[in-house]
Amino acid sequence: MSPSPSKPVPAYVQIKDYVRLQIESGIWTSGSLIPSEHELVKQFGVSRMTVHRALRELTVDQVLNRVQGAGTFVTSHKYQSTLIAIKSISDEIASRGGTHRCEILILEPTVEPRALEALGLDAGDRAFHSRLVHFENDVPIQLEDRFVNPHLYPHYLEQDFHTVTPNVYMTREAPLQRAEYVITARMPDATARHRLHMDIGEPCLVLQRKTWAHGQVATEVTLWHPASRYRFAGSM
Amino acid sequence: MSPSPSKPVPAYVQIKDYVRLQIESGIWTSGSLIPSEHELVKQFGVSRMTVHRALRELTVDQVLNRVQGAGTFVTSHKYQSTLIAIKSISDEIASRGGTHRCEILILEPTVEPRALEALGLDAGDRAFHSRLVHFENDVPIQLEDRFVNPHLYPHYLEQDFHTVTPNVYMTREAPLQRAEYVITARMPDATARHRLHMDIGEPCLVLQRKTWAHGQVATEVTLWHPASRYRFAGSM
DNA sequence: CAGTGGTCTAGACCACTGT
DNA sequence: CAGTGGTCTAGACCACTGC
Repeated sequence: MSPSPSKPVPAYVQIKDYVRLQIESGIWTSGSLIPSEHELVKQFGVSRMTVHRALRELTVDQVLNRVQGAGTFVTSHKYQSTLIAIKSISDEIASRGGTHRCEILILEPTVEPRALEALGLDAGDRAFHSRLVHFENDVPIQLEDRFVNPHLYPHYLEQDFHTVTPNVYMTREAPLQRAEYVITARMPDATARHRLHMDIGEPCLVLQRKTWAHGQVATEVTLWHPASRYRFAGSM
Repeated sequence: MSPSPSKPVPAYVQIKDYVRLQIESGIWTSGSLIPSEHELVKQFGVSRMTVHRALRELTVDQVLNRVQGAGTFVTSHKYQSTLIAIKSISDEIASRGGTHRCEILILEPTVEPRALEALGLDAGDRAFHSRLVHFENDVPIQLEDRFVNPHLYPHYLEQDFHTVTPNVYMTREAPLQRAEYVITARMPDATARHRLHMDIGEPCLVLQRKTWAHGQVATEVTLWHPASRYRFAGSM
């Protein structure tokens, strides 16, 4: 039953497991005060740094809540909010063992007010606009419509996005600081529907993302996915 | 410019900030080897534990990648995968200052094979089934269709879900261990469309979640939201 | 082999909480 | 005030890597 008899479990991990077990088994209830670091030091026969590390990491994991001077408590709000993981399209296809291909529909400058506003640029300025379709094994699964800040990516229009996706290019060029995401369900317009080879009446799962770099809006992208061929999945 | 002159910044935080700055400014490039703990100890005049903590926390944050015996490297894949936060419906409405109301459509036992299979129960067993509509200021925004494992929640059918949502009740009753999530876009059937007061042709944003407790499937829930009135949002 | 990171100790000083 | 957690030190032993 134990094919790998090696791997000694670090003391701080054992303490973390112990704490988690006390909570899961209901011995330490939500919101209650747990033993102090000093008591756990005596109980486990380790130094305080070791106990402290275990409790600190459980605080990061939202399992415990520590108040200096008062004590350590079991977190009461659990699984109230939750996270869904979203990968980049090329990684995702690669991880499934599929072949990625990309078709470029638009790659040009634009003065659309909508683009300038999204990027926080002045009315007289210009932006870059690209529109691509990503295929997995020759089936379209994502329509990528993107506005790019030309002051951060002056050579954006000269890239060959057949070989490097805009996402990968942009993360290479400038360190991204922050991003905001919105997931919605929307009906595609006729041209988008044709590009994605969708039946009439089929909705799209849409991810819109705005990303900042160097304190400015770097890019705003809208990703359209056919509902029948795409989903966001995650676990925790 | 510094209204709160107090707050001494801990050394490990200063080191974390230093490392982040080196990376953001491009001095330490993606994938490159950074100075060893020993060198940073000399540079900052602190103990190795302090440097180690800084680097370990940056490893958790996916900023660094450490290999025992080799060294510490700048992580190359950044912002490749991303997280969307999803809150519980009652919290969400409350945080917007709205009023939550709940209408109970179904609350009964079921022997549907689909329910039993989802919960990992035997064919001769039974499950609980509930269907509710959640309103924000009297506008329907979520249709909650839920199967519940009766062995974990034997008193589920006796609850008053007007006052406590199933989500809150279940997290109170049993500590949840793990969850899997799928987000899709789907067209509602006619009854769901009527329940959510939706126009014909409008899609739904659907979240399906399966949750485990005590090593068993505790519940599987499908949440239908009118696309025009609901979205998932997050940032990082 | 020398150098790296992973873990751990036995102290220490401090800021903070509750009484 | 005694007790709590937050931080930090100056060592130590070990497992691992690359040469």
